[in-house]
Amino acid sequence: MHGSGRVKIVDVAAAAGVSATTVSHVISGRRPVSAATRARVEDAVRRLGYQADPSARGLRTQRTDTVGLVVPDITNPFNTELAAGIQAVAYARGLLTVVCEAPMTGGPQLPAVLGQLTARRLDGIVLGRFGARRADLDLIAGSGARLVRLGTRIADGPGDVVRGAETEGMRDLVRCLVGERGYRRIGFIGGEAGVEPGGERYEGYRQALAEAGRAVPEELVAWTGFTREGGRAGAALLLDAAEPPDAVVCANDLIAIGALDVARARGIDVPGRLAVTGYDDIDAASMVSPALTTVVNPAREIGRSAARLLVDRLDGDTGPAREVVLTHQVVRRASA
Amino acid sequence: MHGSGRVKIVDVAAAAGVSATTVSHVISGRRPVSAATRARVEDAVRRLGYQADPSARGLRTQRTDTVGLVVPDITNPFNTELAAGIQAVAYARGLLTVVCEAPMTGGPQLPAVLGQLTARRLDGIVLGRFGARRADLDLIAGSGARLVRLGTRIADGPGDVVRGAETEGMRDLVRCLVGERGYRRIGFIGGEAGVEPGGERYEGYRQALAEAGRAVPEELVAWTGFTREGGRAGAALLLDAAEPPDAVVCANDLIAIGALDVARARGIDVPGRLAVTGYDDIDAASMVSPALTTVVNPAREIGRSAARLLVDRLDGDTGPAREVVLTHQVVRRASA
DNA sequence: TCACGTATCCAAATCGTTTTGCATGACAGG
DNA sequence: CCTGTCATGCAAAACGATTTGGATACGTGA
Repeated sequence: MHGSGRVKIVDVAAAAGVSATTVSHVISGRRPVSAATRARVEDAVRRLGYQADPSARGLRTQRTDTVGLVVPDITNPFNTELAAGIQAVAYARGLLTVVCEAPMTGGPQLPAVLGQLTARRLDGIVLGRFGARRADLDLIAGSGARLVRLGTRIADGPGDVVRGAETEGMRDLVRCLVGERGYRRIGFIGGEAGVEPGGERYEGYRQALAEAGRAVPEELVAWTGFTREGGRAGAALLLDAAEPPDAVVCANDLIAIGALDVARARGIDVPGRLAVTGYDDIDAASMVSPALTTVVNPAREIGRSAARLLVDRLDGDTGPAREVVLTHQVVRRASA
Repeated sequence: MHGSGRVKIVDVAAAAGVSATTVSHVISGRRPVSAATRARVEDAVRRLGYQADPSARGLRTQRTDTVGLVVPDITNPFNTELAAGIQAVAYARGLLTVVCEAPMTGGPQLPAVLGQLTARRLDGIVLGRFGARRADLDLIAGSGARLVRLGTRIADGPGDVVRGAETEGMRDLVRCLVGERGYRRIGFIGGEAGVEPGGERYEGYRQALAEAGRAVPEELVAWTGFTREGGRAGAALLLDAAEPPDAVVCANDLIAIGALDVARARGIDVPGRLAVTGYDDIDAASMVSPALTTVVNPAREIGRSAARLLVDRLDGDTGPAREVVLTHQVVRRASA
């Protein structure tokens, strides 16, 4: 047991009988070092358990080897999977990942959290699915951090983009309901108004109805929040309508689970009297009963892609902004 | 829009007509500064949007204002809630939180992850529920980081401890099964052998049986893993026993959900022919059907407590090691 | 007037790396 | 033997903040 965190590069240099410069070169490989010296240095590093001080290194190199992920709700399993995907790729590159929550309501808001993060001089930031303002994006870009946005369009601002084929996914799902299943009155429960991917998914819902020559039943559309609680509120609203729906399309799985809560509480049979569908296919989607018909959104893969974009940029890629679109897939289960 | 991240303390000093020293003193408050100068400096900071470089500051102060949480499974909702609790307290103190996953099997193992974290010179580390070796704990303590361990005993090593009353919680739960419900053959599915809180919970199960004058039915005890998949494997094992159980007590909710999967697949009525119970009361516990009878483990509060301990230590508390024990509560739902 | 505190502010040293420009020695070609 | 090229390693200057020991000016009391 040595002094642990206390050994510095000059100690290693002394132990190996060389200068600190040489130790640095051995470690970074930026200049050639003879095999014999290299071996002595590497041995000394191992023996003393040397680990470079990240503050000192960061001060000199102007990099922190740290990337951040900002999401509106850290307990949403979609975001958790996302984080896991990012972390896997980042860790392999020696990057540390910090996940921050910037709740849509209550708690520190997005600009405040971004301020904290830019103050930290992160090398890169993945911005989760928000209704982010242009000023927020410019703040990140201006801080020098590479930016990857999730679930929006490339034209909306600086940085690269990763997104699922949200509109197409929802369209395919609603097509099933309209076509083979023959549901007549199909309602929609979105998340917070104006927050992606609510808009994209609503658009898919609208398109599928339009294809069948139907209009959106405005009185059966509710915008609440991307949570189980939001789903409860939205479902209550829709079911109290003068002419209630026989199917409810939800903007994500949590909302759908909330809708199921309401159906059960009111003794409404699902899918007999009411169909319910979700989006994302989080783990819980297959746990609830009836199991949710939903659309697979490959959260982990989205995270991996985002991290890869970030890593490429950090490795010097200065090409034009890129947009990665991941495929979707409808999963039919018992709820519709 | 200024150069953003680029403005440094001497720029602020110049703008305010003082020295960098004075700016530092205004910001830290470590030495008195006249009201007039303070106002000029604060104004300059605001106008230029100055944010101190964390690397430079860290190099000088030897602190990173960063704390870490290490968990075996980042997608387990218990751990997510934990992270949220820690982050809330840490954020309020200006500390950044990094959450790292060190899978029990596959992926980077605990010592490797801890190596990465100690290399980062974190100010504090919360170690999730692992079967951590003494050497791992000493590594953390030796790195200078404050340590808070979760779900173990204070005597097991350095650092403070936060834990739920695991043994008591499980004992109360199993008492219900034995007593009012009158289940005869009660099995147990644990997580990975030797990993807390599996042992504590098993102990509660054993005690409740002992109180009733019963021995543990060894052939109905399985140790798998704290996941849904682990639950499936364990349940299959128990149900294939010569004399199968009429109740299965699971070491956490994910395991219980896996057990429910098996019961459904085999057409076994729950709770009619088989009772299933969990532990932790994660969100999903009330989503599945039948809803899980389980024990509330206040994950978020555990996180908050852990972070508070850490913050106290960082603020100079050098008292003896502390142990915080949080209460439990049995929740009766449909599955038993 | 002198000695001495007090209130303000500043200059310079320091934290532990990385990086750049040189110095040295060896070696090859003429 | 002389001269240019490599290969190798070192010294010193950053990086941007914090902290310590003074310096300066102004009262205050004797």
